[in-house]
Amino acid sequence: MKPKLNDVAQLAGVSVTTVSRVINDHGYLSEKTKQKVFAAMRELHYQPNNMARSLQGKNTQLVGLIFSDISNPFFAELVSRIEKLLFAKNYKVILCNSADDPQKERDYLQMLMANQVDGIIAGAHNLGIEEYQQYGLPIISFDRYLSDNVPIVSSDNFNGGWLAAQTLQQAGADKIAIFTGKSHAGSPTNGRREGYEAYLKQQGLTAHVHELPFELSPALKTMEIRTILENHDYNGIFCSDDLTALLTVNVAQQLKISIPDELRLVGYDGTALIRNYHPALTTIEQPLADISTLLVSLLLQRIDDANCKLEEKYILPVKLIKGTTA
Amino acid sequence: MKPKLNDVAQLAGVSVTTVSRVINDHGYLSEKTKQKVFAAMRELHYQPNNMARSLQGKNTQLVGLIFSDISNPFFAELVSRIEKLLFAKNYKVILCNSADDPQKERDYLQMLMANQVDGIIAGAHNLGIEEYQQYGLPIISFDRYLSDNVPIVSSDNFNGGWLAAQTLQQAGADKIAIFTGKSHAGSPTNGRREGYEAYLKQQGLTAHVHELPFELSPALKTMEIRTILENHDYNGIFCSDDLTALLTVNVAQQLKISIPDELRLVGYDGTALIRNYHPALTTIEQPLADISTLLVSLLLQRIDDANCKLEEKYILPVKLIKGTTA
DNA sequence: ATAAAAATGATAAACGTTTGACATAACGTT
DNA sequence: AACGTTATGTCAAACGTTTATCATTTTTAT
Repeated sequence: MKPKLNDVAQLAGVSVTTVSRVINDHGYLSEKTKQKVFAAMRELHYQPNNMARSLQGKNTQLVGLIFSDISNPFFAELVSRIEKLLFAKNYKVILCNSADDPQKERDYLQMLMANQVDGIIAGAHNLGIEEYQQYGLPIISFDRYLSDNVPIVSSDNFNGGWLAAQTLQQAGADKIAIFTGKSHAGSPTNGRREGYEAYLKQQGLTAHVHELPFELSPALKTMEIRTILENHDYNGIFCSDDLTALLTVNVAQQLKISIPDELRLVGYDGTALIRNYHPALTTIEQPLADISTLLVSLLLQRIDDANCKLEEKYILPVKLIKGTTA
Repeated sequence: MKPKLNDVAQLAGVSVTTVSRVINDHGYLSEKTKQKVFAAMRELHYQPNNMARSLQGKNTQLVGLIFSDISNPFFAELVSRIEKLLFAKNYKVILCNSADDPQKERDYLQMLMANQVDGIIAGAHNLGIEEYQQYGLPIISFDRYLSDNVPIVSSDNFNGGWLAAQTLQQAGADKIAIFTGKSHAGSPTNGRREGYEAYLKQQGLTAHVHELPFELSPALKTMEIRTILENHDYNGIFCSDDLTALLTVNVAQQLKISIPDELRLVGYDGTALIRNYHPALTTIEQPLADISTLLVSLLLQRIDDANCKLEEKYILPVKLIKGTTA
């Protein structure tokens, strides 16, 4: 059997009370007994049972992370960063891939509640999950409205879209399209699209919006893109995520459309993966380091003080990463 | 306050015992009371406290996942798959990015113990963590020796290396190098290298091994690769992971070395990301679906029956994905 | 030597649930 | 009407810890 508090006490020749005091640094303690107890704990490889502790009212030090799918490099990097930050603060992370399925998301929420997590960071894509507020739990959201009183951290999507369009134009494009996800209210890509549209309007250019459903497989997306490129003579395209930009590069290559001479391209996200392995791609970088730091810091504030006042929205600036595609 | 068993009992007009019986499907129960209780649970949004349950001896239904870093697309996809499979079996996942730091890995192990996880799947890169066996916990390892009695699931690295070399030769290369990670005992890339060396030997060709330390940043790796390509006239290169292959493609482009005419290239891993967004890259695909399924299934077997007999090693076949780089 | 402060212990209640022992009530069957 | 079966209830112990209370001993300062 696993060693218990009692076993440690016996080995150290002290009472359970004392051992508990040592662990929780509570009350008077001499250096000598502390050492004895620590020694015993080491010898037995004792690990306090977190279940029992949290039953006593202690925090579980667990945080739930709900994202659509970490096999998407953007979320992978975000989750990786969040996990590292939280671990440094002695929190552990329960990972949830909601797969953009509202029911799964609901199930995850329930599960996280049952596991007494101290808080949640959510960045999934499903909208209208009313459940979020009804558990009085600290929640911070990434890039998407969940419910009132859930602060949103996001990058400046509007300005990102604007910047992308501007970059394309300044690179010589004047027939500029956007490839974006399905637009439902609250979706983060909406802001990007609005920024793009606003810039084009200001410049007296027409917007050409192509919606490529988010859940489409890359193969199908490729086909769509191919059709679009064959039937229009765009000389600039803003892809509202970098992966779609990569597909577009591939299609252009197949169609022998030269980039950036005939077609300029700007992506969005600018993960480390893209910057490192596709330095050629011009893209709008979301400040992932700042985003994750802010998400974690806000969450910890809320955990610390359940009704501390936080802003409704935190919008972080984006940055143009100049490659050679625009 | 959160609703408790007692609140549900009151609302349903039954005893706590009955509610508990309903939840655990234990003993005699009429359909009528079941419905009453379920209704009350729904109305109160009741969630049984998993901490209290597991104190009672129930499983926590928690599994720890220790991987070096999920911002690497290979691990991202693996973890994503594992999480999905486990969620379907009613298990939750605690994510650990060990960052290839033995101390962090040790800390994670302790933490997982303290949280009473039912089992662990580990795929980190650090060797010599003796701690793994001393906790009598179900563990399955991916692609790396941890300790006796910890089953290893891996893809057929040797054959993968062999296949890569063979592919390069059949594509017309006769001066074939390998870019691989630092070789320490137990590292999975060793097998790939051995397969490569064995094939070259069989064909009477010389091996050219370049070790690019795993932890090198992409920028530094790029420099190294550049130096290598400038100073040797290889016409075939086997990169023991796809990301390095991408870097090599980039460098070759810069140096105006044409692929595959002057230089043939084979990568390793073949994640969905690579197959979807870099279909041109010839690579050796690890069967991620099978790997994750097997990892999960073995772990669940061990959780079910702590001393069920499992093989020492499970080696899954790899597959050549033919692109245009070799 | 004395008092105050510091260190430890014994005991027990509490956290929310499960589960067994036992009792009893309702129901259907003969 | 008697019986077995099914359904529910009461009660209490248990899981491993924390923490408060009270008591006792040891140490330190005067």
